[in-house]
Amino acid sequence: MKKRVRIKDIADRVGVSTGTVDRVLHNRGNVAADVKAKVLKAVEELGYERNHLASALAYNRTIKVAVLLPNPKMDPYWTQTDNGVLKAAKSVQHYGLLIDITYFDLFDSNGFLDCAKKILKDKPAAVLFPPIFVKEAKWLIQECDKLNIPYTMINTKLNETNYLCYIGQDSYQSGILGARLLNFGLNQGETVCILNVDYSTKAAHHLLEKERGFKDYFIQQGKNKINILRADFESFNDNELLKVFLTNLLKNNPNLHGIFVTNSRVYKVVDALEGITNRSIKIVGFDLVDANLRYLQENKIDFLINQNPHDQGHLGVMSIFKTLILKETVEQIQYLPLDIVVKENVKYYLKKQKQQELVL
Amino acid sequence: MKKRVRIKDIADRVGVSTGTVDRVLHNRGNVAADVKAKVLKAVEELGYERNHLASALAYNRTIKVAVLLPNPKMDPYWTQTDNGVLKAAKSVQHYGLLIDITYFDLFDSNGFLDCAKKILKDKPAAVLFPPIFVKEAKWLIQECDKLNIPYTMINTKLNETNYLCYIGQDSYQSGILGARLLNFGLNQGETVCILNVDYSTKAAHHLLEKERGFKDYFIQQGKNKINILRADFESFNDNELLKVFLTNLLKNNPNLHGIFVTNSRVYKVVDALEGITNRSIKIVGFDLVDANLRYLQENKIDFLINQNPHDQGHLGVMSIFKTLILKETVEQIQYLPLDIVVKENVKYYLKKQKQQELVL
DNA sequence: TTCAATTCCGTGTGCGAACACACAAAATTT
DNA sequence: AAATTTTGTGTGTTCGCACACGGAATTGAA
Repeated sequence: MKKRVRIKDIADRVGVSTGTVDRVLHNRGNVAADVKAKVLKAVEELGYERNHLASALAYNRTIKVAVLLPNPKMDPYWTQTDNGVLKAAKSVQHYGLLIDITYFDLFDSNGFLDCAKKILKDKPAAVLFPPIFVKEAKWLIQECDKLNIPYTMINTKLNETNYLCYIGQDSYQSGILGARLLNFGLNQGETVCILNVDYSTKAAHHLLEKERGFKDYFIQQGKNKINILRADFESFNDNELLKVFLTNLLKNNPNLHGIFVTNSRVYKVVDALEGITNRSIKIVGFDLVDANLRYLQENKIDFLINQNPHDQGHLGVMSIFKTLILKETVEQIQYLPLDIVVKENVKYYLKKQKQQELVL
Repeated sequence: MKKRVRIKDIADRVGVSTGTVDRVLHNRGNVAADVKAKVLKAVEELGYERNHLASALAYNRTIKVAVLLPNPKMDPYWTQTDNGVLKAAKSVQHYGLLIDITYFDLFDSNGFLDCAKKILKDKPAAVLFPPIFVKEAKWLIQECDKLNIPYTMINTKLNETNYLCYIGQDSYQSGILGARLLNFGLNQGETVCILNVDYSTKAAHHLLEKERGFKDYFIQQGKNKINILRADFESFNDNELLKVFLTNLLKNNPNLHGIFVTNSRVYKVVDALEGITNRSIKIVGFDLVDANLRYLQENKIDFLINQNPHDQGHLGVMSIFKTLILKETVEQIQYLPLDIVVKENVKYYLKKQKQQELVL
């Protein structure tokens, strides 16, 4: 029922012009202190809220935002992030946000650096990127700080930076969750293994965090119930080597009945397990990539933890939108849900990736 | 880089005025067939997309939308839906949508009917409601059809109606999921029970659907592995009676190690189990209401399936927004994710309820 | 032929806010 | 005290679109 309050209403109430109110609202200065106070009081009393539509319309310029992403053609995981960014880009375009995506090579840190340099030349109003290459990311962060460009990071959390916000997972907690899921399906005296299938696990902070969470869970549960094992495997593109590795692992641990793979390469493990044992082994891993989905359907993977890459992209853009356009403050750390995905509910999460739309 | 295409650009290209283009775009008639064709061609060629901001601003009238909800004070579940509706209401208010919420008594079908009559007098442009009382809901639907008012339904799916859209869960699938989760934690030869804690289970379509899904899962798994039991318990406010009921259930089924409660009253079952047995029983239920959350924290409930009431409210409003303002077509059936919630990931879903914001 | 009813189309105004500009009064400088 | 700058305020235009209004062209009936 109550009518919208406009700038004009404030102006009338105080007895000044809309221009003055505008100056107060935008902190443009050149307003007498007492007038400013009166205007602010009226704003409060009338409960004025900026009409973002009219605001964006009148503002009439486009703000450029640079987004740096791994080339989605190289990795299905990043395709989802890309989609999220694109969707968000579309929904904010009328508000004057121009999202400019630059793709870099997921395995080439110099390529990332080149891209970073290039986008900075454009003087974007904000930057969004996943700090996959720590050293290079830190350089970019430093430059942004210098140029006073706000930046949002997704996917990987870097400490000790004053980013606008981080959107992604809580790795430690996802380790706990993995443990929880396996524990539910295992019996006393059985053994689980947390397995990193990646290069240089030691350097990957988030993998170590997952491991820490995983172990902590079992420690809290009482030590003697389930035995924990850890293992790294680096040359994950060599299927035969992985087979040998797993065969030995199984032989040395006859009670091994659960494996937690700390990233999306869990399908490689399932691949390799094929044919080398008929022991029942519960498998938990990450990410809804095609290969994993297939094994989930075949009941060869029990649980997948969804890292919500789509939402990372989407919310990443939205955080910038909220800051720049809506002038709201956003939460600095936004942990996304750790979705537990099984064969029986996977379709909803896949659908979400395609059609979900967020609003204001 | 490419500039936005405006109505004026189309007009210039075709050689008519903006008014004519406007008439074509809005199907207002009074445009010569050949001119109309040329305009449409230009729209296509230039890739015109309506600027919703400017459009909403110029439209300059408010469209009233009626929302019917159970009184959130009576039920924490509906508080979440209410929040979702309120949030959505706020985000679309500038677009000229006025969301008018009317609360009815969750246990009073006549009250619902009265509310329904009242809102119809206001001639809303659209209606949103959960068809909890089937007979009364069908009357409302009929009236809406007569008056040509689009309606969106949430939470409970009614067949054979031409609603704008339904947003809620797939009950059958949630039954399957419940079975899946229990199955993962049980061993061969053990028994599970699906337990309806509600009045008149026979009449509640969605509870029967859950039951069907639950049973179908175990049938598919091979019959002899897990034994399935079913039970109804109606007078759920009598804790003592429930204790007796469960004591008998346990006595008669010494292998019972899993219970699936088909709604949010799972906490009552946990309550009653307290002290009458020390057998390990895995519990799966629905909904993130406080009582359930407490038991989840204490490991007395193993899994909760989240019905996403918040999103039901939010997306319900957004479906109407998209239809009325953006003039997009929405999917008729929108099943929300069946979130699997455990102690270790619950906080993300609770947070989501409070802060999540969707955009366009 | 004349006049009214259509049909077709252009013009003008306003939505709410942002910002450029104009110009007064006050505060400085010369 | 005059000249200049600074400060404070109002006015006008614009963004892209919706819609009211009214003019011109066309048609049909008297």
